[in-house]
Formats: sequence, structure tokens, C-alpha cells
Amino acid sequence: MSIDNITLARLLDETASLLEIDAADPFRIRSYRRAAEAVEQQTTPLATLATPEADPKALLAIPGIGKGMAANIRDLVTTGTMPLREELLQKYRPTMLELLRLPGMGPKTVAMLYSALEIADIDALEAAARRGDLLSLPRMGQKFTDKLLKGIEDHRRNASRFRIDIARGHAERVSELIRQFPGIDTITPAGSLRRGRESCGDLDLLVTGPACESDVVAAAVEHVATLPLIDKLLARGQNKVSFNLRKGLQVDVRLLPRASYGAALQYFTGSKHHNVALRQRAIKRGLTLNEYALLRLEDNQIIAAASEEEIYNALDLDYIPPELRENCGEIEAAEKHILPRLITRADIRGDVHMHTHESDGVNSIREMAEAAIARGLEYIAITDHSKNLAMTNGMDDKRTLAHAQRIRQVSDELAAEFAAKKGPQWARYQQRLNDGEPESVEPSVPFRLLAGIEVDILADGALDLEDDTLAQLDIVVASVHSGFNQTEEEMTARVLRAAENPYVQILGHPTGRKVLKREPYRINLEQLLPAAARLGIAVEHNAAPARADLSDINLRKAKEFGCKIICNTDAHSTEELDQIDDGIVQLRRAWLTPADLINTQPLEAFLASLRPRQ
DNA sequence: GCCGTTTTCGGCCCGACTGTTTTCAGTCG
Repeated sequence: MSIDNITLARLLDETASLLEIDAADPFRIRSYRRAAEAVEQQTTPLATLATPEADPKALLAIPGIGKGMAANIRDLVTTGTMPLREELLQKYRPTMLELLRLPGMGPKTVAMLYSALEIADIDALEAAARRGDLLSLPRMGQKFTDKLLKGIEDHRRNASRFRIDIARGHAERVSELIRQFPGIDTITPAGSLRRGRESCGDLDLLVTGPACESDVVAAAVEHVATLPLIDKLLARGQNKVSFNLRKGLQVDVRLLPRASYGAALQYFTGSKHHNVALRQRAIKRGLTLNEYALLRLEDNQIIAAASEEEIYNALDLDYIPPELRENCGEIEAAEKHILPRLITRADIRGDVHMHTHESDGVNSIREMAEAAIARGLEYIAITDHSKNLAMTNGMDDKRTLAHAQRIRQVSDELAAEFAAKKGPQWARYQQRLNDGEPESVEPSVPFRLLAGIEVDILADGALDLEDDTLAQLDIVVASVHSGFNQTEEEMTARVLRAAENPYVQILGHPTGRKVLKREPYRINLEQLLPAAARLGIAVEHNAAPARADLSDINLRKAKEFGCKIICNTDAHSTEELDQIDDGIVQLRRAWLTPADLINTQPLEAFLASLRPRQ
């Protein structure tokens, strides 16, 4: 069993932490961290590049991987460990890495606790803190001990991160309360939420407006520090407030004058590595970048500060969208003016995976269609569950065909209304005109509903409906919903067999991956994606964070293998159609353009790009 | 340990906050 990139990255990152505890050269530590990040971002499994037969230059081609790190990676791949790591683990204990996750605990403190009291894990630390043993150590008073005990408690209760849509919900609730203070104009979530990471460790909210100017900001800080939803106030400075929400999520609020808002937004959006690279670039130009401004070094003259665009432009770069700021080539692309035109919501024309109350959805066919029209879509497919999913009231062959007939009937009704210049499409157009939307154009084609199915892939790879039934539908999405206890090989073979069925056009949520939850099943994408590309079958990027999706890395893989990629919501209600935004963020992080997705095409072209029907 | 438009050595990003301090080290983002 070969080691995967995520594990490889984790081992390198742990080595960096051990080096920190060992008080090693900070630049050496940084290079281990950078290597870990680089490894995590790779789309090809490094285990295949680290074999004796592989081209030795392949690893060196990755930025941040030099001769030494390549040797480390080869050791990790062949032996599962590496000399430096083993040496450090002789000296320290692996449980010390967990101590570093406690708030206020850094490498120096961990090292000191180990040498003074031989404390190497959380239990021992807690016991020592309760006995008052820590008070005898330098720079450790009662206040530190109390904070540490609370930190241990929080850590035990909730050591996990928050899924992006949950975090965004919290951000909106907090923002609403902050906005009640007079003189607050803008509140922007920064950090990993703005970059569209799938999960957030904490929330960064940047606030600006007249009330944030430095001479009056104290009152606004007071307002934020006393918000009713604060569980525990963590820190409070001149223009910064940190607190925990009851769910355990940490929120950092910064109140900033308008003049430096762009610099702050840039700074706190990150990522850390992107910012480091940007500041290095600034220095080479005789400038320095901090959270207040881009300054000229010689006379501290402000070059740019109010907007991110100004800052990037002053560094001779095109504006870089937050989703790309991971120091993975975006700076070079911005310099050469070759950043991709990333997908936006307006590019998505169709959504061909959703459910109604015929199976486990909550809305009717017509309601889903009207909601899709209201969101500017041109076509959708209704794909309710098939019979194997009894608990969702899945449909047998007969019900499937009857349902298809009703879907086409609604489509015809809407088309008739459209022809008569009535109905939801014209209503939306009229609404947009009234709202004064300049780009609003008269709708020219009627909205279309496609009759589809989300057919179940059984344990042996067969489908649970007859081919004759599938042949009479417009869209067939096939997905796995049961039998997750199979091995990776079995699961891959199962889905591949289903993909051989000529009526299957789309593989629904192919990885079945659930963010921040245990994976329901493992599948070998290195086999599945090329096969899908060869068969002309589309792979779905499921937009819903709550269910399953292709992460940005898997999306890049799918593109590299030449797959047709489609982004669907798998909505079970009209509101869930908005989850397309969560899917788009991942597409953007993967550097995908509208041309990389097939449901950015008008209906006829979209249908033509699907696998041809028999 | 990495890297190169100050290149094979000598650099490598920046500031705020906290707790325990009388000037700062450590942590954090």
C-alpha cells in the first residue's frame, strides 16, 4: 500500500513541528512547512515519482522541493519514515505534537515543559496545571494556567474545524449584529473563508466605516466586545476583538480605517504563503507590505492601501482572486497576465441533478423549475432516486417513466407560457428591468426540464433499473449509495462496471467524500477518471458541502485526465439550488474556466457533449 | 533546507497582543 500525498504532507509538517521544539534553524523549519504545503497541492501521487525507476528530476520540479527534501520524500515512500524524523522522535515524544494545538502553546513552551517537568502529553499537562506545578516555571503565572486549563477543555470538546457553509452562516450572524452599530459600512470575511477552503479553523471579519477611524474606534470595539452571542472573550486590543462562539468557533474581528482597508483585506485573506511571497516581491522593488499599506522603504511613502487592486497593480501584478492565493503559481501567472478567467455563477446555465418530493426532496417539479428560473438557469434535470433507495421512496421502472412524463409535461407548460409571453421567465425579465439591471436581455429560448434519474449502482456494479427504462430518459446520473464496506479495489471496479453501461451519462458524486467526516467509501481516482474520460462519461462535482464533492485537487486531476466535468447541486429543496456557490468556489480554487465545465453551455451544446445515446 | 533580474553563498516577511514583565519573549495570524 503506497503512501498518499496527504500523509506525506502530514509527516513533513510534523517533522517541521519537531524541529521547532528542537529550536532548529527557523528557515530550515520553514522549508519543511513549505514542502508539506507543496506536496499536499500535487495532483499526481508523489509515491509514483519517488520510485527508483521514476525520473529523479520529477520531484525537483516541484517548487519548494530541493535535493534534501526529495531524498526525504523517497525515504518516506520506501520506508514510511526518514532519518531526521526518527532522530527527533528519539529525542521527543510524538504526543508533544498535540500539545502544540493548544492555544497559547508554542514550540518553546512545549520544549520547556518537557525539559523541566517531562510533560509530553495533554493529560500530564492538565494534571501539572491543576497541581499548580506550572507556577514555578518562568513566565507562567496563575492567569496562564487558568487559560491553559480552559484551552484543554475546549480542545477536548471540539478539536475539529468548521465546514465552510457552517462557518459562513456564523459569519453572517455575527456581521448582522456588528452592523447595528452606527457608522459601520462594510464587513468582509477574510481568511480561509474568503479563499474558499472547504473548512475553516476560525473566522476573520474585517470591518470598516466612519466608526472605525482611529480617533473614534474605541466605541465600536466596545460594541463588538459585548455582542450577546459571545461565549468567551479571548482578547481585546485597540482595533481587534477575539472571541469564541458557543459552538466553539473562534472569531477575530478587526476594525480598520477606510484608507487601509485594502491592505488589511489583502493581509488577512492570506494565505500565509501567498503573503510571504508577495512581501518578498515588495522588498525586491524597494517596498514593504504590511496590513496597513504598501510603503516605499526609503521614505515610508504610501504607495497603495485602500484597495487590493491598487496593491497588486503596484507590485506589477494583475489582481489575483482570493481563491487562487495559495502561492501555487498565481503570482507568476499574474505577472505574465495569464491568470485564468475563473467561473462565476453567471456562467452556470444548467443544473442536472436534483430531487423532488417524488423521492426524498421537499418541493414539486414546478417549484424546482421556477426556483431555477429565478436563479437564471436555462435548463435543469429532475433526477429522483431509484428503487434500491427504499428509505427515500425510490422509484421502480414504472414510477420512473410516469414521473418522466410529468416532468416533460411541466416543461411543455412552461414553454407554452413562455411563447405566450407569460410565466416565470418573463416575470424575471420584467423584474430585472424594474431593478434597472443594465445587462438584462430578453429571454430568447424557453426554459427546459429534462427527465432524469439518479440510478443506484449496486454492489456488483449493476444498476437497479432496466436499460429499457434508462433509454427513455434524457439524463441518467449513476451513483453509489450503499455497500460502503467494500475495499477501494472493489469499489473502483464496481463504479467502472456501471460506467460501462451505455445509458449512464454522468457519475454522480464520484468520490462520495464528506468533508470533515469519515469518508463513506474510498475510490481510486487514478483509475476512475481516465476511464471516465475514455468512455466520454461526465464526472459530477457535487456542489453541496453537506453531502459530497470533488475537492479542488480532485477537480484539477479530473481536468488533467481530460474528463468532462459538470457541477450540480443535488438539491433536495429550492433553497439548496443556491449551494451552487459552494461548488463554484472549489472550481475556482482548481483554476477552472467556463470552458472546463459542460453545464456552462447552452442546452443543445450541453446535450451534444454528453455521451451519445444508443 | 531552498533558491537565484544583488545567483552557488547568504539571504530568507511583518506586526499585534499577552503575560509577566520593568524591556521582552513567545505566540498568533
